Amino acid sequence: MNLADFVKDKRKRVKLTQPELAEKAGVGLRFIRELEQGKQTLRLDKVNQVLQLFGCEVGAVPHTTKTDT
Amino acid sequence: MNLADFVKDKRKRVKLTQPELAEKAGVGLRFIRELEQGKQTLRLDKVNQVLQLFGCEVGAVPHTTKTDT
DNA sequence: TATATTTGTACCCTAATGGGTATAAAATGA
DNA sequence: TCATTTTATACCCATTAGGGTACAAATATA
Repeated sequence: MNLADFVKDKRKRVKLTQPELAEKAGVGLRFIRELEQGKQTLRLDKVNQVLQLFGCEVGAVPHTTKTDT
Repeated sequence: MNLADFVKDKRKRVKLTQPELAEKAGVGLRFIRELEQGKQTLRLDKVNQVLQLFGCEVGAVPHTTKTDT
């Protein structure tokens, strides 16, 4: 699962809108939108601000292929 | 293991210097240095360029505490 | 259907990343 | 010890991320 879908899924599960998540994470609304849309040039610290709300952080994970579950 | 140490360890294992890793990853030498020193405001795409050399990519991992192995 | 909510895209602006490079410091080896 | 290699810090500069915002598009709901 890529970061974009991970965040979107987590957000939906806790029933938050993008503006609400942005507020809670302390980032801009635009950032949440770009994050959930898979923008590749985001800054690590901002991504971490969001992931922390879900008990996660950015780390190195095995490179997944398209055929992975 | 944080990203900084992860990269430094992987690099050492394959016996590369920072300039060599930078070259292979297609990023600047300064970026490798900041990455291995734990700079938090790096860009995701650049980090991924480096991680790919080690068969990894950036992803969400459970938030680790200081007492984790 | 119409209405309300949520999400996506485009704009301007400031601050800072990342590249290159030079030099100092530290680590490694003979 | 000294020489060599590797790593850390500082500088200038172009590019751009991210904030805020407005509006369009999409989705959900009655």
